[in-house]
Amino acid sequence: MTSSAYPNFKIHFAGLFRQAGNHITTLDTSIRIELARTKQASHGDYSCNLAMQLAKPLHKNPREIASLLINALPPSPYLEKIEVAGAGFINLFLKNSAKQQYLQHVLQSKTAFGHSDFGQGKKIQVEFVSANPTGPLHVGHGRGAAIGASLSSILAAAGFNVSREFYVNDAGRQMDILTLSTWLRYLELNNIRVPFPENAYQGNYVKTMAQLIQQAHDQRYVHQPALLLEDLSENIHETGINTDEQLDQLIASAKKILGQDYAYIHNFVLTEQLGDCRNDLMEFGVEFDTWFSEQSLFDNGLVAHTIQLLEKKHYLYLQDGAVWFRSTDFGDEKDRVVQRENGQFTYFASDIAYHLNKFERGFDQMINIWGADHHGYIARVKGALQALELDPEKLEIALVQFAVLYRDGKKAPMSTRSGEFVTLRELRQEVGKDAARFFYVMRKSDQHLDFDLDLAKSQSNENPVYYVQYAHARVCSVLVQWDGDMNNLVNASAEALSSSAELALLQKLIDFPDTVEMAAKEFSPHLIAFYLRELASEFHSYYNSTRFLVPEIPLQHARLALIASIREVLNNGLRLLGVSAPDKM
RNA sequence: GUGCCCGUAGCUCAAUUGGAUAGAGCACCAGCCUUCUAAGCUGGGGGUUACAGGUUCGAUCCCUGUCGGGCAUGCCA
Repeated sequence: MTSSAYPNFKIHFAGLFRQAGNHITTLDTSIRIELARTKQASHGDYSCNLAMQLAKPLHKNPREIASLLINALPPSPYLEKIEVAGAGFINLFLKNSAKQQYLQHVLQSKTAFGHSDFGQGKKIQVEFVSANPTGPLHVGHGRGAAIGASLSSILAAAGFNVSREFYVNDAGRQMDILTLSTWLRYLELNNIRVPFPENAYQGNYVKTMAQLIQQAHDQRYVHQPALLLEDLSENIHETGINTDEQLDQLIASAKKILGQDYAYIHNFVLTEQLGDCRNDLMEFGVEFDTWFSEQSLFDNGLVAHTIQLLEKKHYLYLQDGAVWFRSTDFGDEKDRVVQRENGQFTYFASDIAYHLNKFERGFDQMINIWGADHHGYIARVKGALQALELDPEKLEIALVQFAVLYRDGKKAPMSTRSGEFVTLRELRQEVGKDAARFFYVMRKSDQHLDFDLDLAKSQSNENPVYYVQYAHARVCSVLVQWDGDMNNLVNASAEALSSSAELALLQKLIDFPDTVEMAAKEFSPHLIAFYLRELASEFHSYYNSTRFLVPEIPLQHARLALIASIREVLNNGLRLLGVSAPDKM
């Protein structure tokens, strides 16, 4: 909520144009009246294209309509000049005083400046990361984490009631593979040689977990490993273990041999990985309101219930021993299995149950942030929603393209199974949290991201993170040397701010709430990153051209109020991105 | 093969979703520190928006086709 009554100029003028439009004709409700910021100063501050939209239905020249609209426009205390331009644009020029008085609004609103009630308190859920807890997060997860966290903050600032959620895949085969992998490493520690499957988890963290189990429980979980190999085919010693069937046999054997103890190890590795993941994300400035367990959907019968619902609605059929969902009824390219021949539910089945549960929790809107490799998955999930008579429009899938790391101008390798991948933790250690968070959201999320490690590390003008932070630190430094009472700035007259640079900066500050709103509307955190860089650029330029600590007090206070406002906006914007705003650099 | 996404300056990307003369940062060239932080600033060259059509007052954006790239096409998660 904005703390003062100062208007949003776009909304203010749009309201006036609606009145004017209704005065000259009956406005079709489908017409959206939009005020756009102009690109050139000669076009004023805002422009409206309503006249061009009306040209066709009214069968009149757009310039003529523009004149009619201007004549019918109610007076505004903020408007200096209004004129028709080009093909029929209506350009609006703000009074300098309107811009100057805005500073007080910024300084009074403080950290709330940029907030709006655009979202009207609607309940919105953002589900992101949701990585399998089977190993450390890697740099691909990092981008989803950064985008999800930033988007959540932006939505909250724009007036949504945001809930951040991590879906924990704690029920599937991958968890079994990790459990098996850990136990095998544990057996190795106890000097029992068993072949380690090539397609099991190879990473060192598995060995670490095995060591932890050994330290806590010594040989308690050794049991009878010889049994482990009994069921396997004879030739494994020649070819190694590398097929899915062999791995599944090993898992089955492990369950048989360990009995009750299997659950202990399963739970141990899950807790360990989840804790590590949570820790990692927290250090990255990413936190969740809810960690939702996939297993819980099975435990409370929701998966079975969901399948029954689909069955009742006749969207399921049996073929080749498996149960299929008719997703082709909803535009998917083929039907999908929900229950396998062996009786096990697929990941898709629990995912349908999960989304049903989300709807039951009453969110007005849900956003899933998925890796771009999941795009083929959208049709079947939305199809399932339709089958359950839920509104698929309420679910927005935001696809995030992968980040590719570059070092010395070359692609840095990363893979998930070999144990050789680049982890998020390593990335943070190498470039720092701030640079990582900023770089991840610098590009539109559905665009590939080339992550230049050398650039992110460089402490120079090439690095956009430092560029923005430096602007903040510079303002802090000036205000420290001024050493005055901030209240004097809040109440200072800004009349002395009349240079083109100063007026442009004022307009830039006015743009901030609109930018946050746009970023929320379009689910586009990158708009904040671009905005901050532009604001920092204008500030640096201003800093070099103008002295702030001048002897004339009214002028000094006006300029200090301006840069203090800039600092506020830099701070607020950086916080939305999870990047710190240092006082000194 | 089919489906989705993408193609903008030498490189990496924007462009308020159909608006006015398509903008930034790198890189390259030339300048600015005795004064609030040079992690900064000022100036310069750089484009048939992959290509060909179409829709309209107006197209980087929408439609069709061609070429090029990415991803997906499991009873995996």
